[in-house]
Amino acid sequence: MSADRDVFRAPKGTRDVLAPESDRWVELVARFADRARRFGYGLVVTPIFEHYEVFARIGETTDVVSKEMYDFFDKGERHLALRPEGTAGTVRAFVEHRPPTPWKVWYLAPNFRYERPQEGRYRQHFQLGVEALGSDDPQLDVEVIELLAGFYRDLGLRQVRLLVNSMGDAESRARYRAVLLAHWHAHADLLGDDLARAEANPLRILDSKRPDWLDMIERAPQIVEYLTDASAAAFGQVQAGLRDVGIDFEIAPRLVRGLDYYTGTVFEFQGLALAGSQNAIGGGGRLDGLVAEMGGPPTPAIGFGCGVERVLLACDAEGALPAPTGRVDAFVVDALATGDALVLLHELREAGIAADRAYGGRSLKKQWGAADKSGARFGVMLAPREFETGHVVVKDLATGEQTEVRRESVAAWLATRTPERTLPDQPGAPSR
RNA sequence: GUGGCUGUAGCUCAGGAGGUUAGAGCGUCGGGUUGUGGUCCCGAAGGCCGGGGGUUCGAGUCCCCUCAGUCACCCCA
Repeated sequence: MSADRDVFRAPKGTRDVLAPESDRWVELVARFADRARRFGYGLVVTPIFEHYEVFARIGETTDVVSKEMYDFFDKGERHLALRPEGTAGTVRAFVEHRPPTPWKVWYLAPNFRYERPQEGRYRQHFQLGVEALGSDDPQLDVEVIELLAGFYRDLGLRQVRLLVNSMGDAESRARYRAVLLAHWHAHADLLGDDLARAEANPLRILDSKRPDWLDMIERAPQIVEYLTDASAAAFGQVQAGLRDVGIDFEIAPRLVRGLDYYTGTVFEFQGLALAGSQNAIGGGGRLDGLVAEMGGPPTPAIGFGCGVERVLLACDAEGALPAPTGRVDAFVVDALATGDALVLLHELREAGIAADRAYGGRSLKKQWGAADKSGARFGVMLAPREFETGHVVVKDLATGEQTEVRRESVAAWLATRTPERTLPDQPGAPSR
């Protein structure tokens, strides 16, 4: 029954990422990390599992908590759960350590949700994200959105749409929930069994894609009309700020997001080149109440999560962020079969030059073939005739042009001809 | 979780209305060229046709179950 074929493979909804695909991951994370650094965010690393209650604060009526959580009891009878999203654990870390505010952090972490997988939706997926705690300044909202919008631009994504809305403060939401609930009750026949769901969380119905509900949802009251003066003013400042920094957006009155902790500004980026219904490539919003809910001092906050797999799918759809053609600068071809190739490789790599070789004493033809496939720009051959006079043969693999270079200056010769790499300041020190 | 579609070499796919030893291209490995890659030529390895059960003289092909992928919904990144 349980054939090995079924067991020795990645579990349902999970996948392996190998090169060259993983090269794109490295590049994507590097660009995000650089942008986060420029915006003043530091990396935070939190556990991959937490006490169940930490994630339960996301909201008991949310699908993420009520039916998608990977929870379990460990050998010490602790009720734990694999992280389903990035915010709760980050907020827990803030409450535990009380770092000075504003606390601005970014993360890269896998999330786990037990749901039916399809393309762009996995049981384990990775999110890049940020949280900024300690200020309710609308300009912080703008900064967070700007960071993510800039990241997409860094990747070369163009077909991206930004939707924004405001959930308002507690008073705004209380007023809105009442009228919204009344609206749902007026359509009880259409909602059927889902009326109970609507009563548990009236907002949840708003982002439904069911065609037969479209009309009912279209005519539902909109939260913008029930915002308090303060909430409306803050939302206005966010919109003004977005315009000031040149970010296009659309107001989406029915954008409510699936997690209960959102307050005030909420936003979502959609990849318009993505075909299916999994087109949300990043989203987030204000969570001014979550820190207090986890036992911390009342602390306003805002953040977002951005799905790595989906962003990469969006890149595929737009032809952005292509996989690199080669990951080394030079490929050493060894016709000597002494120990000299090993030493040359050592020198090149310590000089900051990415270099590779073939193994097992293969024929020169095979070695040159491997050099070609490596994508290296240069082949460096250790050959008897030239080596006798203290030289090696360097070949430009694109043009086929060959030159002799003195053995002791190969590293320097290559260093001046390979991009973004330099000789180390100190001999023997690794580059960067 | 609900419903639909799909499942043949590492990858992309062919296999007429069941019928002998299941094919191609690409990739991999080896050779033509033991001092030279990307072109060309030759050759080889690689499949319990996702898994299990059933119908049949006979199943890659038909039926059921199951696993996985995929699409829509629920929801989300």
